[in-house]
Amino acid sequence: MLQDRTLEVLRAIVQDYINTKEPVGSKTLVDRHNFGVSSATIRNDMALLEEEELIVAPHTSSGRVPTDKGYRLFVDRLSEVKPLSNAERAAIETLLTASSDLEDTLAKTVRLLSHLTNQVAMVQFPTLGKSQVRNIELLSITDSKVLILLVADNGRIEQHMIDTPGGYELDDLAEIRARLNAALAGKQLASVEGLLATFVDNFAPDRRVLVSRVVNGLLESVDANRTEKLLLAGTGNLARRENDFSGSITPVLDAIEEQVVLLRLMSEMQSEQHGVGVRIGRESGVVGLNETSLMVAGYENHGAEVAKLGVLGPTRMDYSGNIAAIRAVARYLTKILGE
Amino acid sequence: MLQDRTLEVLRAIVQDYINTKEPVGSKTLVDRHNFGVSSATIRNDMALLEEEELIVAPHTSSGRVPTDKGYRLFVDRLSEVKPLSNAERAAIETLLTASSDLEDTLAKTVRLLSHLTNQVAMVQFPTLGKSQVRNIELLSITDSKVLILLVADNGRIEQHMIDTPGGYELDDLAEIRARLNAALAGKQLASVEGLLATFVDNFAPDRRVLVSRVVNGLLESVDANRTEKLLLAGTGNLARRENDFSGSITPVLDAIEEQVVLLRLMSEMQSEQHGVGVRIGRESGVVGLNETSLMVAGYENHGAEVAKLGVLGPTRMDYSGNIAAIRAVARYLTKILGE
DNA sequence: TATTGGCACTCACGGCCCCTAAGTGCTAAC
DNA sequence: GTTAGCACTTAGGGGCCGTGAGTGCCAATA
Repeated sequence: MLQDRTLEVLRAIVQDYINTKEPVGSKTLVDRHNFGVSSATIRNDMALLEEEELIVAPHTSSGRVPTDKGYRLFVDRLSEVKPLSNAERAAIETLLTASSDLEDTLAKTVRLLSHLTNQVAMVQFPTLGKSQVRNIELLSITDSKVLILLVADNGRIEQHMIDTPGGYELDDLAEIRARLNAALAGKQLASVEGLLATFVDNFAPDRRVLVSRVVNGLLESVDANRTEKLLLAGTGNLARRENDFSGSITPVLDAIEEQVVLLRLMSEMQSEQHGVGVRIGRESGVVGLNETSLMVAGYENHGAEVAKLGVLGPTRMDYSGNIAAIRAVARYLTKILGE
Repeated sequence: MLQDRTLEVLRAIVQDYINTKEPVGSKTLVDRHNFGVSSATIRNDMALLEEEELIVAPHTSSGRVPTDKGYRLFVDRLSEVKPLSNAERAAIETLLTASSDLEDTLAKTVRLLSHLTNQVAMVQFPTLGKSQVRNIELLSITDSKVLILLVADNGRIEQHMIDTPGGYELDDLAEIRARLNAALAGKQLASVEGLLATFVDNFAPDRRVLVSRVVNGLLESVDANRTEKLLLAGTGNLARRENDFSGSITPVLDAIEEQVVLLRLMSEMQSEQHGVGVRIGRESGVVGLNETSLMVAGYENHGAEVAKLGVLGPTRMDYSGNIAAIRAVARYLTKILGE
């Protein structure tokens, strides 16, 4: 097991590297921090850290740089995070105001988070989770088009248009709607598929084409609510920090556009340090994100965790500050959603 | 006025520069194209072009590069555009299939366009234009929340949640809904604001708080339909062509995120060459887009032009090929929307 | 008058050399 | 376990130079 001082050395290396972007050597290290020992001793410690693959030297005889594993240990040992400055606190309270429109609120949130962290910020729309069907509407749009509206109690409203080639009667629609609501109102979204399995059998055979189309459209809406949506902001920050990437940022931008991958990652991540989940470099398992770190926290809507928000940036990032910002924003969002 | 050959020289410079990314000189020019004259003559022509600010030399004694003005003249003189390859045609027909869901269709379109052009692709959601109110729904969500649904005949459905602090009666809602539909169904979206000016007066004083909230929510929906939405794809392509920018691509990414600016630009642009509007470099007047060109074409929904789609990329781009791609995609989108 | 060959001139760029600064590992002494 | 000292490594910067692509100008030509 590594000694205390050795771990302190790692911490110092990570901090200095984050600040200066220069590989950090034994001499500068003793200059900047006051360990009570000489640079030779630090060199020995660094040799140990290198053996453990926590740091590497980019080329023989220059300073060391943390590896993914090094960042990981650093983050796991973070005992306290930088508190936010008053200005940051104020920014959160001013910019993040309640709005009855969910999308507005989330859009504001993601922009705020990207400004606070100078990274790409992301916020997931509330997932279905344990949320329930509030009600279902069927609206007649044209002779052959019906709009299905699924209102969930997590604030999301899913709309889905279907075609009804054979036309339909308004009465039919009203009846289907009534029966759907009777069957589903108050039920969990996750259970909708099961509840509708035999729904179509309740109707006369000549209605079943229409009914099954409605049911399918509704299931797609539920599904859209399951495969979540993502709001992004601050992609320009990625280019601003381009030098932190060995190659081009193209693969990162591509990965971001492939929202499905990001969403899966975010969903998988568990909260670790201070309520924030962290994936460092290759830990994500996504090739395009090999040189980025992802940090997310959950936020709640009326008491139940519904989705996540977080930031994405180069592995060389201010973990401590970003954890603080993410946590604060997640809490504040939870608070105003609860109002 | 410039001679014919001089203009041919400009065209050749633009083409070679687009292909090679190298400033092009008089010698290489006569090698690659066969003008029947010597390099000295071409040099004289180039001096003229430089005088007209159509080309510049990045440094004394290297080849020339087109200016914005040079690209502009090149584009204006494009008599025919590269026809699409069969593979490209096939790609359009295969990837762009009809779906009754507008957003799906547009999402597919924008991805397709970005692949065809290797640039950032953009597609505007249908604007209100001359489109009309199909109907309006008011849905009771909770005791104090009402969802307003504005269905327009351009296929867009706008949803907007409002708070009704004092609560409301379902009967009130039904009445307001009925009167709204009576007043607005079939009317143009643009006229809604005027038509609702005195709407609230028809109600008893104790209902007016509720009614005016609904009216305001509805106006916001109309407005959301006016300030359009934009779908983007292929931002990674920007990083891939990063060398075409003098500095970082950060300002470009920032400008893209500021969708309002892009939307305004797109709306202002008129079709010029071959039905496609072009803004080159500083012509856009947006600082972040100084080194990019923007090309858009309109597409139609059931016969009326409703919105635009296009691409954004470095000024050094394949104008001819991109014009062809944009035009083809716009036409095809018009076609499948008409079905 | 437009075109051309010739010529002197200009620079960006790449290669080469060399030096310096920062860093390393090792060893022997404390 | 820590330290001082030492020999060794190397990225990066500066200076120097040759080359090649390109230019503008001018006098001769058709």
